[in-house]
Amino acid sequence: MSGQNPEQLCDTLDDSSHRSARQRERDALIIAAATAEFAAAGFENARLEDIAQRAGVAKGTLYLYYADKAALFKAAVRSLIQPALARLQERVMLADGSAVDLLRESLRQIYREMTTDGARRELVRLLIADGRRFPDLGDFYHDEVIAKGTATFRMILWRGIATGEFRHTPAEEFPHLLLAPCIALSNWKLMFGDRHPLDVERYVEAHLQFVLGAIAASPTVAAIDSLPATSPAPTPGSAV
Amino acid sequence: MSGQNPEQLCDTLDDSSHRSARQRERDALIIAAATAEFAAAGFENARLEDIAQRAGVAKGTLYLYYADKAALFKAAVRSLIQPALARLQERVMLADGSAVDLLRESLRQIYREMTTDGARRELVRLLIADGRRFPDLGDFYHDEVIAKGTATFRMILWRGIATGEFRHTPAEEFPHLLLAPCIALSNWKLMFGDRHPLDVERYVEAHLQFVLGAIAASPTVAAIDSLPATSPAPTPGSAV
DNA sequence: AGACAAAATGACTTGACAGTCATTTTTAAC
DNA sequence: GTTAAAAATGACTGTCAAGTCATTTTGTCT
Repeated sequence: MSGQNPEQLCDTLDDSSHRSARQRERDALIIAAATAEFAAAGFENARLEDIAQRAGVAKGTLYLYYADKAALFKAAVRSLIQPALARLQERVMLADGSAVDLLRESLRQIYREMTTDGARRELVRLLIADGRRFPDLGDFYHDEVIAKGTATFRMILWRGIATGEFRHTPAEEFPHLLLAPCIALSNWKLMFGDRHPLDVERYVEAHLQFVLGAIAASPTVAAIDSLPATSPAPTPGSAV
Repeated sequence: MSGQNPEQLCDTLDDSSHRSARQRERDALIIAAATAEFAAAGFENARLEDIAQRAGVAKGTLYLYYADKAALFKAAVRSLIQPALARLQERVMLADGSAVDLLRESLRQIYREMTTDGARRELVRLLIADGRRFPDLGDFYHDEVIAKGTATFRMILWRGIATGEFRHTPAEEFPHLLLAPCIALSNWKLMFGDRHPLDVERYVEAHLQFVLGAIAASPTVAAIDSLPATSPAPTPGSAV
């Protein structure tokens, strides 16, 4: 009860400073293998034997690098979270075009990242499925991705308000509202895979047009570069 | 490979028609206990012994009602999905007020259901976490909740367009856009629990105002009954 | 090359839990 | 009240995977 839990303080066993090149190389292999297996099977169903085999290493070797399965899981998930937002933030910082274009491109980039890397796409599943067991991973994700992403989109909004492109909306307080359709699509994919296809191209454009309609200062701004043919009365059920 | 998988065809062992009152009663107890345990621990970590104990029944008894753990899981999840949308659909069918009010109340009701029942709130977690292992559950959820919900909100939109309250927007094709902030909040709760609090009251009202701003025919419609004090330039970081 | 240390291995131990089934208890029928 | 069938029980078995550690392999220094 009193005192500290040493497992919490030290996930990796060695201080990573004094390590041979071979060791750092193997660590990378192990993390890559663990990432793949955990993403494919989740925490419970992933087998350390499989991870070891995929990394080209014996099971016992894993324990030279990580204290136990949980430590390996945390390290693997952290490695997925780490580099998530770098490019987006950079782009927004040194953007010079219109805020409308900036917002469009930022959202499109998020969709792009969502649909490319397989393991990255499974990150959210891991955080939801096993998040209660590893709350510090959720906190890390919050600080590294959510908080920074929220701040970034708020900056885009302010820029657009300054240039007269956007009006004041509740999205200033909750930029989540701009990003929610991305999250909804992510959930759709996680729940249904490809069993209930959705026209992602159209969905993305619909999202952009909808959001711009909600925040644009004048209706005309939102209309530029919208869907080639946005049927005013679509066939019912076409989106399901 | 050829032939059929009998386990898939028959989840419950008995045809539920010829059953004593005592048996139906016990079945209900078992499902309730299973629901609670699965919601609390997920499929892998839930222990049949605990479910049995919670239901006041021996472990072996479970196997008189369900073929195995997977069958019990499916039955439990289905029982959560089943009654989800009844009230919402009913209300929309016999609504007579303005479409704006109808949309507002419908969304508020979804938030209300999200925040009341504990097991129901965990449903999405189960579907995401263990969905790949039980795709038929995901399909069932899609047909019973998503498809019907989508259709219902599309009806609300059309009603509003007919009365001149709403304009044509991409939300007609993808009503998901209206609901996405609900899903985003759900994910927030699933990932962070109460570790990163969000002012849900304000969030809900922000959502309503934002969405109405996106679809209202004239700006004035959206403004009615909005937040008491929607600060145009909120303190940065106030929403995290 | 030899000798010592560090790293890696994988057969083994351990614990946990899904599923079984011989036995006991309950219900219903006469 | 007796008896037969149905329902319920929980000790037991088999399996599977996390974690250990005595042994082997690899690397380094003289």
